[in-house]
Amino acid sequence: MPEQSSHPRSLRAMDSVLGATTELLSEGGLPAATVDAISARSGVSKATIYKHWPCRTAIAAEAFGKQMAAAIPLPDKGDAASDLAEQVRRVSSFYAGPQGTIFAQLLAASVADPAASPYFREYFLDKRREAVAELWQRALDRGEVKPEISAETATDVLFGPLIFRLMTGHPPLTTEEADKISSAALGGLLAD
Amino acid sequence: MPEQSSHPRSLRAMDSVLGATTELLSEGGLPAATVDAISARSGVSKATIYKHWPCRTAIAAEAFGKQMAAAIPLPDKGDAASDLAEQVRRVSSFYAGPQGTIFAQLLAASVADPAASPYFREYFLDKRREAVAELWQRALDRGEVKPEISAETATDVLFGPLIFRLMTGHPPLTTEEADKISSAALGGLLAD
DNA sequence: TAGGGTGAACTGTACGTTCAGTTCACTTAG
DNA sequence: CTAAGTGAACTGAACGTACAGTTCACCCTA
Repeated sequence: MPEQSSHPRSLRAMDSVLGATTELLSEGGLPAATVDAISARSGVSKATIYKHWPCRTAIAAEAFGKQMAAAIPLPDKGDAASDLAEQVRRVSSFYAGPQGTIFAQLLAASVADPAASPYFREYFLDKRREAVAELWQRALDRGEVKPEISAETATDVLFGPLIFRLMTGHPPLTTEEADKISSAALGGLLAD
Repeated sequence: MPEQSSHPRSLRAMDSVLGATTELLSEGGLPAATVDAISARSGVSKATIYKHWPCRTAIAAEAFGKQMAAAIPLPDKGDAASDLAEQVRRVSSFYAGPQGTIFAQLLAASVADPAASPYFREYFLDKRREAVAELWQRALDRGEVKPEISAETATDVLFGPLIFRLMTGHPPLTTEEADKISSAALGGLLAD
């Protein structure tokens, strides 16, 4: 019976790892979240860390993913189209802030290191795609958006531009810029 | 008079480096284009390589940038709006092909290594933005696109979604997907 | 006493640097 | 027109560093 509540020590160690990683990320971005640094700050040995995560990037993805989920709750005001717009606004202001850099570094790392990409998907992309899919479906039901466009495509169109700016960093992604971009993108999705 | 045609050796060495890098990139992507490997294959010593490029990523960016520029000529059929659409199609099919992976790796590397980002800009982003800016201006003059949208924003909206898909790789970016995405994005830009 | 956890050492890879010695394009004297 | 010379550029091989990920003998706590 290895499952169930038989790992209290493990859990404490894991929490400590994630906490330390979160701190390091916010202090110096992904480059600062070295495995040795995480080990030192959390007081958990590297050997133990590698018992629970397959690679460095996975640790950072999990730690940062929890922050991000908390920072961007799914809006639910009842009005589908404006919920969608609000969600885009929340995400874009997240990207435009200091956390955006870390997100970009994490995305970059998951491209460079394919082993990490499932983790990145689990903690960022899938949840976000699901959330948008739900908003999209609601908007579709009300006939507020173009029915020939899939939720997948809509997600790409709404968030892709922001991420492009974020990754290239030139010109910088300010909140104002983010608003311009996302409203232009939204323009292609709303029903005529 | 040290200038003028006094550097034939340098040029030969540099060409050799770029050629070797291009080969390595196409064989094994960015991870294969190690500085040692480039040095070995080109016959140019690492010391010399580092006299001409600041870091590994810069070499790869330059080598790959030349390929990409050749692979995607700027369309000019006279019709502004369809030139714009054609350009998006060319770029997206480039991304959807085997070169897309390398592009993604390069973009990722330029995020992880800020020293390389000017190089990446020079060989990819700026040229592309300029090209689109020109097409956008032509389309604007004809009243075919929304005038309140800047060329910068338009570029983000058109190419960002493709790059987002490419980077996350899930779901995969096929040519069909790329077409759906880009036509949806274009929908927000054309004049009503 | 058994299943974690510890810590420290170790391997492997790749970046970027350094330097003594060599090669090459060009120049100037004979 | 040739031969010696000059300096900038390239070579080769070693080195230092950083960090990922692994291993193992030991310890501690439930």
